[in-house]
Amino acid sequence: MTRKKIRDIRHEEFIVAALEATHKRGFHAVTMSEIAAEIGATAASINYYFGSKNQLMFETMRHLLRILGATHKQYLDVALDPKDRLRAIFDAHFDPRFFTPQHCSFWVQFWSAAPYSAHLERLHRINQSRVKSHFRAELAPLVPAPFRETMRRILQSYLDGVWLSVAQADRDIDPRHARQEARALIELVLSAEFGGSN
Amino acid sequence: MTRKKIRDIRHEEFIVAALEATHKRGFHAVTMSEIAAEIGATAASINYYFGSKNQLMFETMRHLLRILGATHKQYLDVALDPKDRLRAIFDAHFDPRFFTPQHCSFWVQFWSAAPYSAHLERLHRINQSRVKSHFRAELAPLVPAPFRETMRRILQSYLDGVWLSVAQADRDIDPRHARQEARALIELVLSAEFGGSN
DNA sequence: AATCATTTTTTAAATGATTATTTAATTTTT
DNA sequence: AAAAATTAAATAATCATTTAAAAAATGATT
Repeated sequence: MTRKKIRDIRHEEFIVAALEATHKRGFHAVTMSEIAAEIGATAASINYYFGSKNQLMFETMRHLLRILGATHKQYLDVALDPKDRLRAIFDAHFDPRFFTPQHCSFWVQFWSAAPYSAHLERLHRINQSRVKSHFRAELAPLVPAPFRETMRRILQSYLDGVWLSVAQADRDIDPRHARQEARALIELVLSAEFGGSN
Repeated sequence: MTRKKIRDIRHEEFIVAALEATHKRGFHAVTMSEIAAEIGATAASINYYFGSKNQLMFETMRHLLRILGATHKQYLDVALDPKDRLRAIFDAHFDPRFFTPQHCSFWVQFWSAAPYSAHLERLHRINQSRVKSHFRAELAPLVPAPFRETMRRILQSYLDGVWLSVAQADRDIDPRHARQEARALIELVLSAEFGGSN
């Protein structure tokens, strides 16, 4: 039934290996041999399954984007009102799964590499747009139009900035604390001058 | 009098060249020949003046950190009160000189490369600490201790997040607008529940 | 169960391209 | 003439990718 094909198993293994090896050595510095060694394989097999190093990195990034999107959706499904849904965006990004130096540093390296690769840039734009439109949608009933974009940019820049700081931290940071601080910022934004129903 | 030595002239030229070429091709992808070509020189001369590619990149980064620090100091000198000095941090980072895709993208690449180079990491830590301690000092008279670190992290993450977004923007972003939005965030932070003298 | 042909997976080794750095000479400046 | 600056060419190292062969899995036929 759930008998997985070798091909799918290897795909997963190599993606995990790419994440691990990239975290250790850096996006550009990491070699195919290092990635392969992570699971006791050889560089040639990466090409057998992915065609090229670039393709593997691309698939790895796509994998991260997928699970981020799915996690966001999960939190969204149990949110009751716009403010809750706003929190859901942060809760997803600050999920223990993503809120690690390993993932965040991969992300930062993705940000820095994207402008120089058409494929990566496309992925990045898609994700960025997705998050942006969610922010807009959730803010719409909470913040009057003239302030809305400013508030969105504040929240979204903050979101990215926190990941950046996690990438640079040597020790793990408590996701619960990050979520708490995000809620504090949300409260600030919603309790601003223009006043809401809140 | 101000007769500059060739050595100093070349240093400046190559640093500008490194910024430009790196922006075009990326931190790791850029080659010494490309950097040298930027000012009609050859790769060998970079080694003559800097010793190695790494050293050039290091000096380039140090140059950026120096002028950022100096710019911050300028704004600080004309600030009248703590809130003004808080604004000065943002005004410096959002100075037209830094608020360009070219500079911000170099910065993002620096962030992503730092963890893999002891020298770069040291630079990064020094700058990060400098900004952090300024934020703390300016917030001290404005925000009660229990909330202070949360507010500092909000502001500092936002600061980095904005640079990140500039690095990813294809068109130039108006620094004045960014400063305005930063002020809006400062107002939010200072008008929070705990109340200030403001 | 056992055999064997076929396909899939894996690897070692060869290839080819790139690039930082060094060296030795040349040009320019003093 | 001596020193400083610059370059072309040589060097050496690193890797992604290709190729050809080996090993392992598969499955049909006894």
